[in-house]
Amino acid sequence: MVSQGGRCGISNSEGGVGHHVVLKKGPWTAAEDAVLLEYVKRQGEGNWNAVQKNSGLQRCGKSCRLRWANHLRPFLKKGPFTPDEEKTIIDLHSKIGNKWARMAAQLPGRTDNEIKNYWNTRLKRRQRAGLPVYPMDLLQQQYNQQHQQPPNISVSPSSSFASIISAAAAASPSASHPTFHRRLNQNSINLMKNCTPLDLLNHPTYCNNMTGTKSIPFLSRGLINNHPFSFQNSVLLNQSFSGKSLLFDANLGHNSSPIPLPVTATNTTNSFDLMRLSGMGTDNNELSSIQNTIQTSNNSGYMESDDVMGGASSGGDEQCDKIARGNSGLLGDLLQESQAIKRCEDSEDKDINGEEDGLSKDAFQDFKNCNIDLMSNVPKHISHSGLSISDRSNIGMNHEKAEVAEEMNIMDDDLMRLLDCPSPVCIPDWYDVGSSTNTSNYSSREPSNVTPTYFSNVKKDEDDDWDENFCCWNNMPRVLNS
DNA sequence: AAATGTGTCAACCGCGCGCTC
DNA sequence: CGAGCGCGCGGTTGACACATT
Repeated sequence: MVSQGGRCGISNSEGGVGHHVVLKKGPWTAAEDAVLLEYVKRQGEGNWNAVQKNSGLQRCGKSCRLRWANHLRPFLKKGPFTPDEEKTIIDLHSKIGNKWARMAAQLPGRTDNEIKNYWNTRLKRRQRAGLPVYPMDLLQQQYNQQHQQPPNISVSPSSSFASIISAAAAASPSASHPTFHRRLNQNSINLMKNCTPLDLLNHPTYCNNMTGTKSIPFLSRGLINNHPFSFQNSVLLNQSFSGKSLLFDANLGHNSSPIPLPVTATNTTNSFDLMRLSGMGTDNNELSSIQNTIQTSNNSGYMESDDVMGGASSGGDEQCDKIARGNSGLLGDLLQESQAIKRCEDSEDKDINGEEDGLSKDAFQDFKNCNIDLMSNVPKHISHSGLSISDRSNIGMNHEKAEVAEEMNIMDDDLMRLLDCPSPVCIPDWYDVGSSTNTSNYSSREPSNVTPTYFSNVKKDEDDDWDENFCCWNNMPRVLNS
């Protein structure tokens, strides 16, 4: 059980111990603890590599430090985290990410390891449940702090689009951006200009953390309709969220991506991974797993303004670089982004109306050509909307916004019928307020009566951790064996 | 009762940073 | 200036307990 002879980090000769000492690994015994305790009492903390030399303990310095820090040092708190501590952790994580040591510094008596374990467990559980990583009240609260006033979101009650976005918000903190609703229709157009279809379909906001569910958590139906790639792949998206799948049909003919691409519908796959796969991306940002799950909507066209990232738009790698730089997934970044978006809203509104935008015309033309190529591969029964290819390519580019929206709505309905997409988001039964008695059924059902207002609709989620009426994460039902 | 899945905890590992020589 | 070393951090893994089928 307890392995012997570990090299424990760099080498066995750490700390100048030249002779080969077989260092013990595995669980510590009480005797070893006592030796270490005694040693630290005499010598103090630090100089851990000297412990083995001076105390005879057959543990490497690293192991000693870890044991001391996590178990032996005084004033360590043991036992489960208190609600306050949990709240603090979540709040801190939203601000600083996986900086466990820094979090531990804010939580007296708690170790980074403890916090890390707690977070990973929590994350796993929430991902399984299809819940956002952060409670929505936290997102809103931080947004409000940034903007000094509550968001004023109003979406038509009749808008199916709104229902999708609202439901999607429950699954993705990216959607917490209060201007997201209004802008997504606009940005679906810009998105088409800025992203390859591959990126679009694999944008993490579309296929991020809904493992185990069969839905398109973030997909605008208008966007689907206006993106020729999505006809086939929306079906795929609808089917393949519980494991590996093929991204494209082999006959789809996107010549810039390896086809077929194996894709896992977990948090580990995102558009940036795929950009790298297809040679588009820049360096890896070394994202944490959690951060991968909460990609911002950056390549939803938000990054077009130079104002956002302070550079000139030139397409290609630089575009990707911009995207990647805004890819921390931290709330702070999301909020910064929202501010930047606010600043450049006016100029983008002009873009929608046909004025020059930040994207090079060549890049746009490339994408347009690509669309045409792909449309030729779309089965006729799918491209039934009556629009010509050029019509599709022109959608949103030079029309009035109202016309675009109307066209989207018409096509939305057609497409949703085609896709046989009964529900934008699957909601477990136990998720419902007042039906907490059923804690063992994860079967999906259609969301009832989606309310129009964005934040009110995600109320369930924003309180899910804290409101006693809702399902506290650590009171969630265990995931049943399949 | 056995098999399997999940959660929790503890420990290890690799990497990077800062210091010293 | 660069190599070696000590240390801390974050990611990952393994063991065990418990729950579920």
